Amino acid sequence: MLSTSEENYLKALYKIAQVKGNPVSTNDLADELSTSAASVTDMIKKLFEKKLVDYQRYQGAVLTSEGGRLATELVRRHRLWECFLVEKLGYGWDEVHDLAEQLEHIKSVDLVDRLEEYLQFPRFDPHGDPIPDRHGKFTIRSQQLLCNLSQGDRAEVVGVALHDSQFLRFLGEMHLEIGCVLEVLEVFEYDSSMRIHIVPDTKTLISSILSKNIYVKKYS
Amino acid sequence: MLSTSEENYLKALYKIAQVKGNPVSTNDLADELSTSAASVTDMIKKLFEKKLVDYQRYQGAVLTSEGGRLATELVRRHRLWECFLVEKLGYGWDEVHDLAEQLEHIKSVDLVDRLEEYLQFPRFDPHGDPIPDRHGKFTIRSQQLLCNLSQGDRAEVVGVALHDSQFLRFLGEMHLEIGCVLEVLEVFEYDSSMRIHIVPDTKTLISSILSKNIYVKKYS
DNA sequence: AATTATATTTAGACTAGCCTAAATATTTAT
DNA sequence: ATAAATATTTAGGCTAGTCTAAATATAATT
Ligand SMILES: [Mn+2]
Ligand SMILES: [Mn+2]
Ligand SMILES: [Mn+2]
Ligand SMILES: [Mn+2]
Repeated sequence: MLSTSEENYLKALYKIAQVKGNPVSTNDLADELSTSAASVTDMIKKLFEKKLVDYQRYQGAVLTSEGGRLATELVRRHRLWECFLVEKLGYGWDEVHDLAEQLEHIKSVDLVDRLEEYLQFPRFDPHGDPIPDRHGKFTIRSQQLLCNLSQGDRAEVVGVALHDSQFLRFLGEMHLEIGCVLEVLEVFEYDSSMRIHIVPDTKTLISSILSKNIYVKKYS
Repeated sequence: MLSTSEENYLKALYKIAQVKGNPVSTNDLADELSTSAASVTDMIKKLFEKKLVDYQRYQGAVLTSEGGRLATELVRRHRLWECFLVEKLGYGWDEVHDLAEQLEHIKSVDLVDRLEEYLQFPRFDPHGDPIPDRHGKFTIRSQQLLCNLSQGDRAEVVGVALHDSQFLRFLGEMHLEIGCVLEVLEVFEYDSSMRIHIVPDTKTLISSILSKNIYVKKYS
């Protein structure tokens, strides 16, 4: 049985590998987990003993297939709990991360499977991230960053690249939420800002900080 | 902020005090928490430092009013999570204790209040135990043990005195569940067993081990 | 009242998970 | 190729929570 701390390391390894590739460096892990590099080295050695990562001194760590399976299970739990908190308890999408961070560590063989059924097998969480199924498989969706659209393109908002609550709250204020349909009215090359039409009735200017962190699915 | 372990000690203190009264002895706590008396002494000293228990060497421990408030809050969380697991996720009443034992420690100012609202403010948990409200108040119900009824008495099952899963599963098999209406057909003085009629269509003999651990509300 | 039994506390040790500071390996720049 | 900068590991230490064994206090028995 894994401790909460071990589980958090697996999840961090998984997340960093997705963004920066393998092997994952000690310092990147220390940053992600807000801990010291020395602590990371200790824990990586422990995960190596348990055969959840491959590791050689000074060469970084890579999840083994068992480590990857466990990390995916954690992601599944995290995202299903987020769905529950938003769908059933009425939390905002900017409020659920820290709670899910705790709930994902509840030990049970079937709790999350029952939760998934109760939620009617959602495939994406409140931030538009895909939810792995019981076997670790998740739906892949064609998507691109809003900043890569051109004038005249129409698209639907399907996800976000940042998850901090300030960013999410700001998107909420702008009425930019998952499922929104929008059209690019104009792109200003100078600062990469965009004028967009959020269907049906909002027209607004958004900075590139926003457009670089919103995933959309372009209508063909 | 309290650790999971500190919270479990507060809950144990509360539970033992209800059954055996104050002060609560070191050994009773060690039994309840399946730990050593030495560990209990250490923790009691820590709770004393935090002003959550009154304590004098060799004289046992008593929850302070703040300690009692926190213990009641824990009981509230435990029972509301049990309701959720049974009502929403379809668990049996014999399966939810250990999960609630973990879920009760999730840290959040309003999670359990939202859960309570979502469950429509249940006043009793799946075992018939009362759920404290946000202010720590809970509904008191007139109840007595089934073994104290006499021939001809009619009553409704409202709770159980034991919570281990074997006992609960056995009650389930006997079709004795919260809300059942029953009538005492005959009492056998020799071994205190009873013949009862479980409305509408079951007539059965139950041992005193059962009748001593089932709470009923007698119809007047 | 003295003795014995039981309950409780203290002493000392262990693990997990974290830390800082120092040592060492690797990478980058000159 | 050497030196400087950066990354990583090691060494040693801290706290929370647990343990066993030994010491001490309280309660029960004779
Ligand atoms: Mn977590
Ligand atoms: Mn999410
Ligand atoms: Mn607990
Ligand atoms: Mn209960």
